Order: sequence, then C-alpha cells, then structure tokens
Amino acid sequence: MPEGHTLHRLARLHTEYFAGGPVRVCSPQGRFVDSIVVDGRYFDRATATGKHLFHHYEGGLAVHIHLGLYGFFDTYRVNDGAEPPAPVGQVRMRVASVGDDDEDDGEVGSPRRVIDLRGPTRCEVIAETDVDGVRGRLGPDPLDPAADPDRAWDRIRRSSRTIGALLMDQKVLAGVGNVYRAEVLFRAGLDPFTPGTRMREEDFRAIWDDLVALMAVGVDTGAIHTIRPAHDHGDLPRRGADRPRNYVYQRDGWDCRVCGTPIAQQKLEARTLFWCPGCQAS
DNA sequence: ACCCTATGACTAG
DNA sequence: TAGTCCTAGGGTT
Repeated sequence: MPEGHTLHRLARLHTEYFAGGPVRVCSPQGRFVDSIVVDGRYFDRATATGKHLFHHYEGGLAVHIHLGLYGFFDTYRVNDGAEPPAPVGQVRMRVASVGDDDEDDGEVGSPRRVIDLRGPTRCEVIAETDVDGVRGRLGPDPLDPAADPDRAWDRIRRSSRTIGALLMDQKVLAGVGNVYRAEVLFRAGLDPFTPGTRMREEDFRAIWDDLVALMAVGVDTGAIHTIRPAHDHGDLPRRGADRPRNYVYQRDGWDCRVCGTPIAQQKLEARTLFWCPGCQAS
C-alpha cells in the first residue's frame, strides 16, 4: 500500500536483492515491452523519491515505477537451481537475480530472488536524465535527508487551497498520501480546511518535522503507526486492522482517542478526508 | 455474482 | 469534476 514509506522500503529491499550483478527482466503480461532493453543488464541500485521508484541500470537507463492506488510487488525466494514459479495472474514486470554459474559457459545462471510487479500505474524504461526530470517536478520528500522544506512552505503560504489538499499535492510535498495527510494534521491539531495563506509557519515546521519522524518509522516497520504511547490503549481497532494504529484515518463514526468527539469524514478533491472536529477546530 | 472501496494520479473538457 | 487506469478485498445478494 503505497505512500512514500512503501517506495523507500522497496528501494532498500530491491537494492539488497539485486545491486551488483545482472538481472533477468521479463514481461509475463506482455505489456512491459521494454523489458528486453534491460534484461540481462547490470543492476546498479534502486532509489525512491516520493512515491516514485527507480531501478537504475548500467548504461544510463532506469525503470520508472509508480504503484498508483493499488499496485504492489510480490517478493519471493527461489532455491538455487530451481526454476521460478510461473506467474499467477497479471504480472507487469518480473525481475529475477542471477545465481552463480559454475559451468562458466557464458550462459546466465539460475534466479534466486524474484519480484513480481502487479497493477502499477507506470512501469517504463527511461533515461537517467529523465529520472532527474521526474524528481524535479516533485516537492521536497521528508524521507530525503537533503530535502529543503522551505520549497514546500513557499508554495503553501501563497496558496488559497486548503492545507488538507496541499499536503496531498506531490508538487508541494513528495510522498505524503491520504493516511499521513490525515494523521499529521490531527497530531498538529490543525483544521484541514485552513487555507495555505492562513497557515502559521511554526505549524508547517511542526508538520514537516513530524512527517520526517513518522515516515522514517514507516520505512522501518512497513506500516503507518501514528498513535502516541499515551493514547494507545489497545482498544477501538481501526477498521480492517487487528491493532490500533491511527487517530483518524478510516475511523469516521468512532470516538476520537483524545477528546471523544466522533471522527468526521468528507470527500475532498476526490479523496476521503478524515479528521476530528473537536481536536482540529479552527 | 455483484457492488463498493482503497495508502494515486493523469487526461479531457 | 468525471472518467480512466485495472488489482484485491470485503460486504452484500
């Protein structure tokens, strides 16, 4: 489930699996025609910026992946010498690492690590220069240590759009999605409908610092945990989860963990916004 | 079997 | 703002 932390986690994982050797790349579904361009190439490393994932290959080529709303990777291991299983369902791209080839006959050896990409909104071979282009269109990424939050603040303070909408705009901030948007606004005690022009700089700084910390936890754990220890009583499970993880996301109708007010929900620019009318009044 | 929803984002108008 | 991309899971017939 892809917000920025998911892509950074995948970049870390794919680098661990594939960096430093050639990989086999194919298109089981038949739609990733350019797989032949990178098949057999040396895999340099994987990186992520915002919700974009890049597989960097030697020769100045990269595979640009965006998971969209419901894209995901299946990841599994294959024993030495064994054939990887036939893809089940629609697999856009399969990448397989190459095992040692004892026969030294010039043939590519057996795969060991395999990842299957399903349902992405984007999977294409691009030049490294175009990677820079994609990154250049994104706002600062809280998961990038070199990111400059002032770039985001300069846009926010001049915009009449609501802070709830601005946080979701990848040109303003890269990597924030619907869960982090809702949770970070709750933790800051901010009304999501506050116009950017009415935002106080200290509140934006608090949001940025909180995103840096929360998203780093997301990369490490693979899940979005936002509840402070003082508010984690193990009760009121979020829908679809076995344990409480969030304050407001998908908790509409439930009592706020802090003030008891029922959590509200409303569509905002085609996405469902969740907030606590008690804690986040303007 | 059918309907809805989902941690996203582009395009047309 | 609606339609599209097109995967999976959950709830309801």
